[in-house]
Amino acid sequence: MATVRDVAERAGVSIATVSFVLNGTKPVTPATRERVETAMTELGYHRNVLARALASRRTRIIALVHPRLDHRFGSVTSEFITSASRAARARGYHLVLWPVDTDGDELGELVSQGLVDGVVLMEVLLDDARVETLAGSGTPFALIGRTADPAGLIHVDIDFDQSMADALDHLQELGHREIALITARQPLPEYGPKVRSEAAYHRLCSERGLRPVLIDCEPTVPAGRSIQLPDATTAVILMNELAGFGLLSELARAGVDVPAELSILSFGSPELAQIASPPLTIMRAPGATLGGLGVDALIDHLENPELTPPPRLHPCVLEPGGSTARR
Amino acid sequence: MATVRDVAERAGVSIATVSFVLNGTKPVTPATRERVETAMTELGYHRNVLARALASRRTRIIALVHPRLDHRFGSVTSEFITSASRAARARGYHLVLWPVDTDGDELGELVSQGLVDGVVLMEVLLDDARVETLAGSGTPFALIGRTADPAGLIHVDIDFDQSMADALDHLQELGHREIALITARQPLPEYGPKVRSEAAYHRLCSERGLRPVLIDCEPTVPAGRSIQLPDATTAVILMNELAGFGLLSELARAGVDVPAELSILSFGSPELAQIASPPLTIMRAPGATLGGLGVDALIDHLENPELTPPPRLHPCVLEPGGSTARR
DNA sequence: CTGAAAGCGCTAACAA
DNA sequence: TTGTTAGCGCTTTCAG
Repeated sequence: MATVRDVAERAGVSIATVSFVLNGTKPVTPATRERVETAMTELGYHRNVLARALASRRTRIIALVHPRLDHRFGSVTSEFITSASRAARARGYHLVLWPVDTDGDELGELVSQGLVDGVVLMEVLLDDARVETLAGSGTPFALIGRTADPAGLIHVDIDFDQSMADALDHLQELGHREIALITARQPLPEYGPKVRSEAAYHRLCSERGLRPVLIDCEPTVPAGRSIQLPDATTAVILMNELAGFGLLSELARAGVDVPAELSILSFGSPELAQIASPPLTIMRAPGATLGGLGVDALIDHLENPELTPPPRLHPCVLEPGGSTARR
Repeated sequence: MATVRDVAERAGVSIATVSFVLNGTKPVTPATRERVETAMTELGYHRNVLARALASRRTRIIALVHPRLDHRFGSVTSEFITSASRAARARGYHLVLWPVDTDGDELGELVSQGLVDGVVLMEVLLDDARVETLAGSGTPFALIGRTADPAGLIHVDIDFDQSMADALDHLQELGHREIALITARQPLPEYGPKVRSEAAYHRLCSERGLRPVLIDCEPTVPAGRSIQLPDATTAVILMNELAGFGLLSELARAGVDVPAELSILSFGSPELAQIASPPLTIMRAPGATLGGLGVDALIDHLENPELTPPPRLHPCVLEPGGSTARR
């Protein structure tokens, strides 16, 4: 492996000059720049990121922190991860994956190793020990999701208010007035998406004079089995992607026609929605967008600490399928 | 941040001694070890992994390389990633995610940066430019999957021969003799799992005196729509998880009872299998196992270069559901 | 505009 | 058993 020293020697300059052309840190004569650059290509030089990190005190590595217990990711989480790693690379950063316990201790250990310039935290809880740890550590961080009071924290999240409003709009435009919300029971009570969605639903129902009907179902499939809808209900909003299948087959068994007799609007991903029959109309989570935005927000802050990027909330977007219809 | 120097000073020893207790490199008197350790805890010392990496010429970081175009992972890929990152952490390594083009150039660039000690390559093709690049770079690497001729390469993969044999065993024990194989058409012709599964199917059929019926379907859903099975067929083995749903609903529409009239054995994941109705009997890919094994094999080699871990092939395991039945 | 030199924090000979 | 010392490869003052 060629080093700056080799390059400097071959180009007949000092190693400082090599560094200057490498980083554009100081002005360099076109002529010498030229010499240095040809020397670099001739030697197949690549700068050692480790040495650079140690000397510059910036590693250009960021960590993507996710709960250690996730034995597998949902589709939205997958989108986060891939889009985050692409975004990081696009800006010249590396992304390490840190599966950590939610208590924050392990995260504290990792952060203190000095490997990363910043952290992107996934699956943020309303009250999250990891956020405390990070705030205390001085390591810059961004949240995907948000705590109960995220003021002052760099974060990106789904806009649940807007998403729920859009969902209701869609169903109301189709003539529905009796719209139930079905959510998955959560292992963690502090799960933001559920709390925020339900709050939005209640608020919007009261604003719009709708009767709120809220149903909790098991997060595991097959759901639907035990879901009891009021007779008046003509449409449901489903916050549990997998439950849609259980619901559909139960309805089929009961002879209820979807969407003629009941409309289903599911928050979820196209992959799953398309294999349902009828294919589900969904509110699609902007997973890929958020992953990239989270990384970008963090890097913006790292490279320009005085400015804290504003929170960015993105709504889910409606992707029409065959499970909603005019009443 | 406290450094070795601070610790050494506080403990009244040299920095070398601190390094020795840190790494267990040399014997140290219990007494001095004690002093050093208390000094470390008192100062809240954590060794800087960057400096350590630069000095020891081992970064203890490995890269998990996946195709850049994957806009999202399948469930098996998710399992790879989480299990790989857990396995890496368990052995004191960090895992970086590298989404790269399949031509190998980008991978070559990254490897030459000196960030990682080794690479775990996912989604390996039968003829894979990235493998060439890695082999040429001198960076140790492990494959999850394998090339056409993986001899001499560290790799772990699904045992397709065994899996297919087990699948046929299951169906034959249920009395089936006319068993079709449905695979997804692949964008890449060099897709190992498909090639190997089909080869195993053909070989086993001829060994067992079964009539091979091979059907290609669209990888996207809803499949099933255009699948034409011979009348004699009483069971199908499905290599395309998503197609199961299309197939099921088409069969339902056609009035074919599953499993009474047709058994379906699908290679796939429990999540999806359980939301089908009837819940699918599956051959479950050992994704989590393979991710961990791949990382372990690589690290074994890194820490003990003379021994090259033997290839490890794991079969998919049968998870009975309700889609297969006695003929 | 370019060079000399001092580190970044740690490891690992080599001495003692 | 412990200490001294020379780097790992790069960035970054400070002079010139």
